[in-house]
Amino acid sequence: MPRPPAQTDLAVLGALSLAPMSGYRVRQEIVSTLGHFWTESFGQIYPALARLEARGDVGRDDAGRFTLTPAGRGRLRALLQTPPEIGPPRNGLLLRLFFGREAGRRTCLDLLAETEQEVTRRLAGLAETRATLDPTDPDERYALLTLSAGEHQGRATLAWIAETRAALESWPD
Amino acid sequence: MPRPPAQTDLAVLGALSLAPMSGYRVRQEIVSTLGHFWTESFGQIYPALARLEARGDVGRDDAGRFTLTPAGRGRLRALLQTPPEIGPPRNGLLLRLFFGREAGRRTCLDLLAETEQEVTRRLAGLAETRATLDPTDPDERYALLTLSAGEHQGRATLAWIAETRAALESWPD
DNA sequence: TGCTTCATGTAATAAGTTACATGATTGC
DNA sequence: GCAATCATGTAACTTATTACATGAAGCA
Repeated sequence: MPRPPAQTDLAVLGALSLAPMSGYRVRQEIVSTLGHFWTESFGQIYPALARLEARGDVGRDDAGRFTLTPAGRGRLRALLQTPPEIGPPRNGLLLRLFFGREAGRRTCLDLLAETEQEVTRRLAGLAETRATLDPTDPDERYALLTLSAGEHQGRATLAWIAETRAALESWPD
Repeated sequence: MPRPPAQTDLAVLGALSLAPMSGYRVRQEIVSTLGHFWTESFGQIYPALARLEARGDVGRDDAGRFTLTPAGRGRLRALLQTPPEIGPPRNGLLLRLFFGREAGRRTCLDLLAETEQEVTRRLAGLAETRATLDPTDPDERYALLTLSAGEHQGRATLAWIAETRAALESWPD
């Protein structure tokens, strides 16, 4: 029998640890703050909920919303201690830049400009989310730590872009 | 008919733009320097080569090695100008940290420590690869730019870890 | 009443890894 | 001669997305 995708279970159980909610809301919860660094689609969430309910990790309350059972909370805690699964790296920008000689300097600079815009947009999104969070709420303090990670990454990318642009422009063609 | 995965074609054509080589070597080429931010498996490479050969983008030389045809070079240049496909974000560390309240401070600190080790290893790998490259070679200059991106990202992650560790330790439990 | 959002689910499709099968070459 | 590496390919399996089908609830 196929082993269930543990990280999807983690995300679903985690969402339900905040409050009982429908599958639809689980998705919304994941999309909102968590969406900056994690996604789940309906095609994952509903089968996961069905699986978890069969296992006894989630139940239903009077209103029909999914709830986290004591067993589910235990499983969530166990999953939180497992090492993150690292996916194979796939960075489309760097793939293109690697063959930059073939593309020409102009194309590389264009790619960097597009990326810069996108990262800037992403940073703005993070700032917007940050503004909605309360630094004194014990739950939201952890969310702020994850936002901070995104901000560090984004700023590092911008710094690298500036450096790379300068390098490209200084080379003879 | 299913549209061929463009980024795999890009990686394969790019490898062949460096020199004619076997499919096996294409993989090795991708694994070595490019491997820090891109991967392809045999299950992708051989079908891609067959497809590209049928299209006339790659041919064979006397020794049976795959070569880039003029048409293939044109297609490579076209692909290099396409915007990178951005995959959905999936950061297992941040997913866990987000629900850190449930996990407890101790578990979060452990996760950070593991990540720190891994990033440090990754930075060492980048430095090792950097040492093998010649900054004056026009092809390898582009490879150095991509390595630099990895170094920026890695250092940013380490800085965020230090900051996050300090924050976690300052909180009341 | 009719429009939008909420809600649940499934089927088709896509993308990619792993493991296996098979054989040629090369170095010792 | 034998082991390791080079080389090509395929089949099974995972994982995940997208699109679709369906209908209830809220509100204008």
